[in-house]
Amino acid sequence: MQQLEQDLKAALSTAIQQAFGAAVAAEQLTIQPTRKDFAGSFTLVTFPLTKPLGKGPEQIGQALGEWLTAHEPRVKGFNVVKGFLNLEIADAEWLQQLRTLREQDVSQPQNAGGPQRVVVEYSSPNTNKPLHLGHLRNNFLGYSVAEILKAAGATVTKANLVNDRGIHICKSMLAYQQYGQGETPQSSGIKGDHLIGKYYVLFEKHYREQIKQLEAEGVAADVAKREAPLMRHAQEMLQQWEAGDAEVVGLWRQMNGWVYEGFDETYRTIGVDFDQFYYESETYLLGKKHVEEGLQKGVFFRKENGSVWVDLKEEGLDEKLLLRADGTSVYITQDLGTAELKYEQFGYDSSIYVIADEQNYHMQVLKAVLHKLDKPYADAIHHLSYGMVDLPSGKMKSREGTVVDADELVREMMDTARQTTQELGKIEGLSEQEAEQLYHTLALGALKYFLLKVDPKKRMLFDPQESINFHGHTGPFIQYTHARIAQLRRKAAEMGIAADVSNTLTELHETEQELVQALAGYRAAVADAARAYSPAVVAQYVYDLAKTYNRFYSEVQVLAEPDEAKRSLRVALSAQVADTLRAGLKLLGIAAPERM
RNA sequence: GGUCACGUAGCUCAACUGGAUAGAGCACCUGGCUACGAACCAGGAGGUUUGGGGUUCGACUCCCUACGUGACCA
Repeated sequence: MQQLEQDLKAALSTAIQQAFGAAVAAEQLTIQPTRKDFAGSFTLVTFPLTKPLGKGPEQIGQALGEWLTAHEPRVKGFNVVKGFLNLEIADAEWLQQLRTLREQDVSQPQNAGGPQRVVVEYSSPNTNKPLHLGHLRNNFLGYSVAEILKAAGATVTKANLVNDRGIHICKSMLAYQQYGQGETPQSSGIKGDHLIGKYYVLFEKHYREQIKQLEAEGVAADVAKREAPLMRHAQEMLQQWEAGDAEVVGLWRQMNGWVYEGFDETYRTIGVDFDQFYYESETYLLGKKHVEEGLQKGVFFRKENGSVWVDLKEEGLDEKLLLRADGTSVYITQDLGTAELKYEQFGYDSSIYVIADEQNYHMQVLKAVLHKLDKPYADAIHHLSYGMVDLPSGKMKSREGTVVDADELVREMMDTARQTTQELGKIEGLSEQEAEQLYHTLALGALKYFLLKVDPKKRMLFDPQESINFHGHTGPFIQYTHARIAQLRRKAAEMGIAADVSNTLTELHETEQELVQALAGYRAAVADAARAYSPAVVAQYVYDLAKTYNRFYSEVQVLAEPDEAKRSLRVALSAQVADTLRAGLKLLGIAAPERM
């Protein structure tokens, strides 16, 4: 269809030349899909032409419409409403479009002209607690964006930078030492990441008690926070870890190992994967050489106490600390290091960081510093910033226990899927295992769609009530449409009806024409989504396609259509829709069931 | 205090990057299964796009300003 649009623009450009003797390049023209309430498929906006042509918008539309219908056989008619020229496309052209679509494989990547080598870093969890709802948005976004970029022709590496070191791990470790009594995931039956999370919570609990007590003794709040015995122990432990203390490192290995087992299970369940893992324990010392480099180049400076800073006031930012007075690095230091490490490994022309919007400033600084250092990959850095997920009760607060656990949420969604499916009773013949697989497919379809349909950069609300709804603008609605067509295809095969777009066909039903146009828009939707790094674009597309199909389905008969050519056309259309839905859903990480 | 986002139907979200009468879903009301899957379809009601200015033939979109929400920087 992109071709058709191109051709129309070119034809319009010629028409302008012939009818008005003026030169307007095809790229200058604004062409858009026609709104539903008007006849036609494409619309040229003629307002911008009034100045160069010196004529009124209607007059221009009329003249161009007449020229096109006379000279361009694919345009069968037109109408002019104010400054809009609506073009009606001949059914023969739509049929041809459908034939072309059927020759291609929708699941194959296209070349959308975007970045070629991409690293998408996402998930990047802390190893002190299990994943929650906020992480799910991150994981689904990262996975989906990576898949979308692949479909747009890029070679993509999915990376996960695990935050496995630091004070937060030490907190869990310390609490485990003190209260754990040698408990393990095996002995307790608790999933590894949840077990560690339990001790993190335990630490926080006792830590708060100590603060309270100190404050009661008249110690100032900030001092109490710093001087509470548990906190001091945790700090000590961190130093021991950095010094390579065998016992501390041993415990750290053991506990992180448990967490990874837990994470692996969750990743498997939610269907995300990674090509490359980085561990902060291995990268946290990287980046110091960049500090040296910056000092030499004179873009960084040293303060009296020996700390190193960069001045970003010209960039509209502030001064930023890069290396502490004692020579230890801060977050940004290691980020400089990992950016380079990734570049050396993958030579990316785009490096995407899926990180919540609370780090907007940090990412701006990172990019600015890389610019200061004149790094060739500075412009390739892209922060895919996404908004927080709120609950009806407000923000998720671990302290208030309102955090929605990822594993638990998936279980609840599966229960809902099971119940809904059983009530409808349409899956007789499936084995128990197949049925469970289906519930999983539906549960994740609902969850992923719910989180991905919203523009990433916007803060969003997760309403549990709404998320378990399988009607309307939801994942299961789209999955249902696919399953419905799958059933239709099975029956068509049984009845010996082939999918075919016969040469004898000349006319299309209105809903058939709309469907072809919708189908033809798939590649453009993927390209748009890739450009905007937004799965929401694909989510909207598959929804619209499913909706258009369901309208078609209720308006015309497929298998019961008496005319053989039409029957085969409708089977072909249906098959094309199913394949396109499947391909689109796949980009969202959602599976398309054969029945449900 | 400074910087940056966001504000669209009762609620949750769209709006092709400046184009037509701002669209969907949920909830509410009405109609459609002896038609291939009703997890569906059709229709109704619901809007001063937070308020106020400006730019433009044209503004949800761009600029200014006020208010609200959120995040970050010390």
